Amino acid sequence: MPISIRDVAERAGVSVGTVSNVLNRPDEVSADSVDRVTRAIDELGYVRNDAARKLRAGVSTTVGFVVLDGQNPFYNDVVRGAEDEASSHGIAILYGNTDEDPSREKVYLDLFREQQVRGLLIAPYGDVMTQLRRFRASGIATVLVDRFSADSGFSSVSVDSVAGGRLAVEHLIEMGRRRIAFVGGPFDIRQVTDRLAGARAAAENASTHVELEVVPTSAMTVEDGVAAGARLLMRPRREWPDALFAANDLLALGLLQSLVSGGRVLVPDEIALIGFDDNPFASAAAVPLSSIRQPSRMIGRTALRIVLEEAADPDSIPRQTVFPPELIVRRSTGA
Amino acid sequence: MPISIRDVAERAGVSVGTVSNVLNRPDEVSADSVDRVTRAIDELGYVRNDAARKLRAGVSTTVGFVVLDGQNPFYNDVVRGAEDEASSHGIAILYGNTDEDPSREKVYLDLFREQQVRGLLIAPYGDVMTQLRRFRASGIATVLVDRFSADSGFSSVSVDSVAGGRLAVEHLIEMGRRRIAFVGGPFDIRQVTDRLAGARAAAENASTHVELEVVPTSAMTVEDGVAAGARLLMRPRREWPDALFAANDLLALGLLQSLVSGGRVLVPDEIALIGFDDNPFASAAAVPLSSIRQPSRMIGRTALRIVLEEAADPDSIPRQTVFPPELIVRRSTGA
DNA sequence: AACTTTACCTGAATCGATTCAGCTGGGTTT
DNA sequence: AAACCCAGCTGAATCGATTCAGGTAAAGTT
Repeated sequence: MPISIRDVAERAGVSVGTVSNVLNRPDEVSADSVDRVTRAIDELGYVRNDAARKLRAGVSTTVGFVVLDGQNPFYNDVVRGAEDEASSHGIAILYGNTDEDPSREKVYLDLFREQQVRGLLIAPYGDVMTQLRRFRASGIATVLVDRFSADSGFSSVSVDSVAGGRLAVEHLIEMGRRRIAFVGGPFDIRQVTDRLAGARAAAENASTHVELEVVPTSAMTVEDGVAAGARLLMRPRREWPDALFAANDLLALGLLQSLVSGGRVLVPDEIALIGFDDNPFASAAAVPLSSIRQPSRMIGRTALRIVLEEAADPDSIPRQTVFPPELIVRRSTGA
Repeated sequence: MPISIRDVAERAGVSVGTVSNVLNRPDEVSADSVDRVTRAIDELGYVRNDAARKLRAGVSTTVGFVVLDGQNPFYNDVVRGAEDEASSHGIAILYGNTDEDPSREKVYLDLFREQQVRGLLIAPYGDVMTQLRRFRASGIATVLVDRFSADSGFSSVSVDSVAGGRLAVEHLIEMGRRRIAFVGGPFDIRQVTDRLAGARAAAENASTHVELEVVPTSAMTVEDGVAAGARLLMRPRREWPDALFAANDLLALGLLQSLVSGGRVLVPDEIALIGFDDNPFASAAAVPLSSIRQPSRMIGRTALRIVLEEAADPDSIPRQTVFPPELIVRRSTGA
């Protein structure tokens, strides 16, 4: 029932080899044949069987993207960037969201290896190095996204999270805040520790004394932010920090919700607030949110471009691409 | 270099047929063989070549999902729901975002047909019926998402948008509003016209006289909302509507931003505001947003489940699944 | 005129997993 | 003891696109 290259060949009155050539190197085929074949293809509504193609030629038209938090608009933007670039190359994205669950991560990696994807983009959560080495052994190009990893031997595209943390806290200090709390977690996520490290550096390098406290969360969702905010407000007032640096905007929006509920708006007068990611909703928040912008679309595009290049040239040398973060000042830090 | 079923067979000391049987119907193979084969697989790090499998057996382990607005958290949630369900079946999602561009829609549909996906989920934008019929001709199960279509002969999973529109406007009327503006567009998107139709019905059925005006937008993003809000505010004050029903939450958030900027907060006292989707950021907004909730995750899960069932049983009869929307009242309508 | 070159085309072999007809050897039935 | 059964296994044929050695005819060269 399905239409194969043989049907096209018959209809066009040529051999299957010629049809294949029309599809893959039309310049080596006479104009007349190209014509007849393309017409036959149209008439029959033929599309190549990608499985057969992949099997024989070993070329794949998909790239896998494993993301650790599908909820987070930041990753959605990264995926969008990648997808955008991919579609212009006729490549589709196999999307896998792991929700920070190492076992799901493993399932997807196996699935994508079965698929023999052309390349793999991954925002890793657990320890995936063993698995990733298998990808390399299978000759599948792999690029780490949102995670710098000079030692791993893989290319990566990320943002300098340490610098981002520093920017955020420097800004808070500049706005006159001295008792700063970093809100985020868990601490086995690299981005969290990096952002905190940047924050610490800024606090220590400040010309005045700055206290930096850590308020841990078990995840980085709006709900966790709400909860953390509620916890902070339960303290006696004089023990409140005068500024919060949230490890991402979801947390920040949650915090904000706690800090403006019940009619009293504590932000920014009593407590300044800054997030990370500059997600599209940060500017539409109750109090427009200051944040550290990551060029998310660009990260996705770049990662995809690199993975395709590496797939084309197996001897390429892994490279680390790091984008600078950017401070976006809005009302929540007292602008 | 890559490890094939033949290598596994050799290592385990059995034939390739037996290895295949271990993989696909282990109960027909002696325990001893199962053991030796699984051990060999582990040792070699073997994964099936999905291309060969697909070619011969015609089974696919991917489902395509074409979405018209990757920016919109609603669709992200739907995808997440589908993905969640998929991963429990060992199936991966091929993700395509069309950004409401019919030509990209076509590209993805061709790509997915080449891939011989097990099934297709699509939130359609343009007129895709011709293309979709090709999918059916190729025996690929197809489910429309977020679009009811009794006539098309395809299954669908959606929310009753008309009822949603009615709920929204009934609520506004109940809160004492009489000059309501519907903000949304473009009007070739079915959801928009349905929501408006519901709004009209509610206005006409009201016991008092209710004016319903339409403020068209060219898309449904936060930016369009901001622009529409600014346009409204430029009118002389007595021509302002006293309530806005935005066709989705992105628009509503944009409107809100216009209506609370410059220090004066017009919502809800002067102007009530309700959105649609109840996206996760609606509750974290400047003024927590009333909205019409769609069970987005559930829509995704259900759509995936249906498409798999239909893929398994080609004679199944198309069915329309319609979820009811739910009114979520928050501060923006004066609660 | 005999040759080489060029431009195109053909069709069989190939990729790796699945499938299925057929084989084997031990157990059961009569 | 002959006939039959059955669980378990084997290995060749198969899916459809690609590739490439080889073929053909027309054009070009000497």
